[in-house]
Amino acid sequence: MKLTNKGRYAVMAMADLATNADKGPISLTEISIRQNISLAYLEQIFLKLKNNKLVKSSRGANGGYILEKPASEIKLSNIIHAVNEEVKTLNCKKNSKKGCNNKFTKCITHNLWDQLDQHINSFFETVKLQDLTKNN
Amino acid sequence: MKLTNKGRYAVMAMADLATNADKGPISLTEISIRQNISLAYLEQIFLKLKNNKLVKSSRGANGGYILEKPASEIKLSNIIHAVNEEVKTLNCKKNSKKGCNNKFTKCITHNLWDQLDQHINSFFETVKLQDLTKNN
DNA sequence: TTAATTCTGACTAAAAAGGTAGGAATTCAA
DNA sequence: TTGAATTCCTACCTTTTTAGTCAGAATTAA
Repeated sequence: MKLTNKGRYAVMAMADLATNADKGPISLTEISIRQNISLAYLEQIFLKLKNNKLVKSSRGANGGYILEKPASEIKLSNIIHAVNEEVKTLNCKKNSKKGCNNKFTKCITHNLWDQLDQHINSFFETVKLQDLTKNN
Repeated sequence: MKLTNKGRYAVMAMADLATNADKGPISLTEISIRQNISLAYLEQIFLKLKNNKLVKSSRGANGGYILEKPASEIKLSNIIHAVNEEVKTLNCKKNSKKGCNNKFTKCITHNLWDQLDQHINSFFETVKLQDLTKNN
């Protein structure tokens, strides 16, 4: 699980959309100002959010984005995964030379990181976008 | 919380020490071979582990490292913190221009990342080094 | 037609990750 | 007392990732 600004921005922007869901399409310019995130960067992020069917866009003047689904049906894990393709804590599988993924010497801590991944994911699986729009 | 190879290596090396605790000081050369981690990199890691009073060293031939405390008293969080000075998911406090830490517009997701930090930390607080030396 | 907007791809700068290199200091053992 | 094994320490290096910027095309409402 990668936890970077990009993921954070994505969640912030989605929370902004959810908060303003009643106002029709929200432009990235608005979000950029409200959340203090560069417009060009937001565009990149929303490309991915759109590809992952989390938002719908309308182009042209007065265009913008709206949530594709109700905020109650969007899990934070959906958002994080959308912008950070990679979701593993650990690259045991990738670096075969590192001696972790061979059958004989599975690294001592392999199970540990598996558990950690689950632990973190369970957090993002539990929290819904809607949960962010209430009491804050 | 940063979760990188360095932290993983540190945990692996400490688990190795714990497993071989009865054999007197363990040299980094041994650990390097067993865990397949570069010696020079281990040296850097152990410098920090030592500064954080997690291991004791003895220099010279037949020297090496031993755990400073019983494995049952070393939490994984101790190890991770030792090698990754920085432990925050989030840099709300650092980037003051990013508009998160001012009193008025605390960013929507601020509480969320605080909770996440706690969630992850609780994992590392719970697991002890000793837990890694059993069933794996 | 024009301004506002999304869409897209290429580029870049800075930071972090993941190391290497070289040598000094210490200590054991032959 | 010398040499090998080891920790200690600092500086450097390379690659990858992050966090953007830039330029411009496509679309659409007014």
